[in-house]
Amino acid sequence: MTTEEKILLAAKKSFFEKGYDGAKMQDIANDAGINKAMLHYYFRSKELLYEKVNMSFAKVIIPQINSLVDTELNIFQTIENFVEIYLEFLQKNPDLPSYFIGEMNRNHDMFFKVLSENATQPNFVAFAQKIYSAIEQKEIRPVNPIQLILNIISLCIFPYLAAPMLQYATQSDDTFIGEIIANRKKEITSFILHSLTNQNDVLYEN
Amino acid sequence: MTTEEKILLAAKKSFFEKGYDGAKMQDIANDAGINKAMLHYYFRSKELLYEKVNMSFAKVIIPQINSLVDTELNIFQTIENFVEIYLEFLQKNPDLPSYFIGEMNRNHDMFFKVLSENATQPNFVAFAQKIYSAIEQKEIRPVNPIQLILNIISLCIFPYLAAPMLQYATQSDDTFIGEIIANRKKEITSFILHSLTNQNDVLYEN
DNA sequence: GTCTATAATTTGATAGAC
DNA sequence: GTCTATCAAATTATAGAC
Repeated sequence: MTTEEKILLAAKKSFFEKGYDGAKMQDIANDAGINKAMLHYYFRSKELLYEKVNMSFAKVIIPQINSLVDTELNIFQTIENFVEIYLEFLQKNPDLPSYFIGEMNRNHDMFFKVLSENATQPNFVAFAQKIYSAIEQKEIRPVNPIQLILNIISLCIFPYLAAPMLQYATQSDDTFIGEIIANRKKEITSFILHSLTNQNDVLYEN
Repeated sequence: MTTEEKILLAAKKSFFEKGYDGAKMQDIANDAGINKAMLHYYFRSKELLYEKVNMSFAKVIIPQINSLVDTELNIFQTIENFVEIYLEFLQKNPDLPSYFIGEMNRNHDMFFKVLSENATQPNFVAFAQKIYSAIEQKEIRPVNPIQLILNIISLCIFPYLAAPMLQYATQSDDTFIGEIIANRKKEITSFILHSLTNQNDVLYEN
């Protein structure tokens, strides 16, 4: 592994754990097993190092998300596929959501600068259109496509954000939380499809 | 307004915007319209000030959440009530979720120390039991109560966490995002109740 | 209680030898 | 490329006058 790779790996670890403000160059250097001066030799400043780290996954994630809506599948298979791939990705990167949300809300400008320069826009148009036509053909009940997509993503991501609170609230150990997350794929898919295929009016009050 | 109150207000603003690491004592002092030395006179250190700020809402929030499950209502009214009050609270405190999630994942120890010392545990037992009995009486389809509660909370909170990303992804202005959030109560309630009252088997694959 | 001035420490960044 | 030594700025915290 080259020095540059060692730095990027250590930097990602620090930024993910502590955020931009909390991460310290000295810690990154120690963790990479090299000297602090080397960080500046390779990346010039903390800010540029931060941008490089964010670039490294911005380029990977957005295209992955955009490719999730395979046009050959019907609406039900599309949703199941989306949830499955999304959750698989999250299980491999469980600390990504809280980093993403945290940095997006705190270091707004720096974060979106990298995103707009290095990644294609997330594109949900194909997904929304598939939802539209499924409604037209009465395969699912009428819903606002954007709200539905938001629902699906909420259900997938939120447990990873709330894991520490979930553990605190249920006063349980890691295994219990792990179990909840492991059952999440089935739960979410079932939850969504039950909702979409119920054409009845279910609002009990206004 | 006393000096102490002015400090707490300014501190909350800074911590909410920047997090513990990003917030600076000088900014807090400026924002409160007083001198930096006063912060230490009243709260001794940044860490203690941080704890006081967190205490001030930890004492308020958790009891509110615990009181949401009114025992007189049936399962459908309970859920609608829960979503309504929860969303009303979030609309009044739209920056609370990202602060909460960010600090919980970054300054884990400091954060939960305050929570355990100053707030009662969030208690979802009453809610879970109401879900159980609704299943027994076949008012709703069989679900895991914890998963359902997690679903409900996910749907309520996540849009507030993802608002900047939502704006970026849809390339829209504030009004559009505001509209989505405004329609959220109806959407979430409808989404959940449609799912729960659909007793059919809807899983299309395994 | 409130302020100015200053100490003490942390931290990002650079200079220069090897 | 890599290191040690050091600088300059930022930041938390305190001392002491009023």
